[in-house]
Amino acid sequence: MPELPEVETTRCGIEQTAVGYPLVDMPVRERRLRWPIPQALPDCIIGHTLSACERRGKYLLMRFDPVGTVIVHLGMSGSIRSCDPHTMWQTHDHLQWVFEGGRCLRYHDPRRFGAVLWHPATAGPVLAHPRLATLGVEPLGDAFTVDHLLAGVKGKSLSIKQALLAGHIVVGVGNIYASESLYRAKIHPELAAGHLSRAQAKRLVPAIVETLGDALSSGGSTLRDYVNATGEPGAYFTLYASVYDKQGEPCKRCGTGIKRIVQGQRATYFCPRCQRLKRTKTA
DNA sequence: CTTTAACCCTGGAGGC
DNA sequence: TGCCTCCAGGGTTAAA
Repeated sequence: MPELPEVETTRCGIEQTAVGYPLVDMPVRERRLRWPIPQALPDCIIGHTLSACERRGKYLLMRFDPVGTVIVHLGMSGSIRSCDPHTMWQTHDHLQWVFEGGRCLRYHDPRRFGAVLWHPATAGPVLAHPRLATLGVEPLGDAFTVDHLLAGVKGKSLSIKQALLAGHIVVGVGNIYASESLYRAKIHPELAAGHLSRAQAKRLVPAIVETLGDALSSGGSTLRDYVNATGEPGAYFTLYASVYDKQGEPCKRCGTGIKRIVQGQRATYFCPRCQRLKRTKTA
């Protein structure tokens, strides 16, 4: 399940592997992803140079100036790896981009929740694409402030955990990091988002920044060559998880058993003692 | 508008 | 060993 660190690491790998090289071929073996890969996509970009690879939330933006941008999402099981273009196709390898000089990126996605979309330059700025236009601010950017968070949750009755997960306020906080960030900020996941106090927001913003930043730096070292790696991606989150998937295990701070609940059909983990819904009198 | 729930798909885990 | 069921998960969309 690629979270922000894996997506960012993938972006770096694509940048190092293929930016500046013309695309010479793009075989597609399986078009049925989250949405079908457009039939015409290869013809739109073959012969053009990958000019940049950017990221917006968990979306990768492969710029083929001046014709347009390929929008890639890794879903929850997708990965992009560098390989020799003649390497045997493996199960769930769905397409590859072959660049001049034998450089090649292959898209692999067992569950096919990912997407490979095409946004022609004639359709306007890629950030105006329907998938991108409603995204919240970048968590590691200047726009993610306490005031922005408070404005985003104002009047909302859904839980703070679900508000974070929705991605309309801030992007990149997946199911794992939502639990981890709230634990770090000592906020109960079921708190109504609109009831978030300024004091809580002042803890939550840095908690999110630190949680993602830590994961990014550790992911950066663990997955430095993610795109070139041969091993399976993944397990490094759990290395650093304090509560996620830790039901029944003692809280690192107070020893209380970590609790698991379900919110919006998603698992949430928290410490029932450190993360109180209401302030209780301590005798 | 806001909120909820179903859905897409497969690998892995657990039961028998 | 193998078969069956169940579940997780991000993000979109339909429905309430």
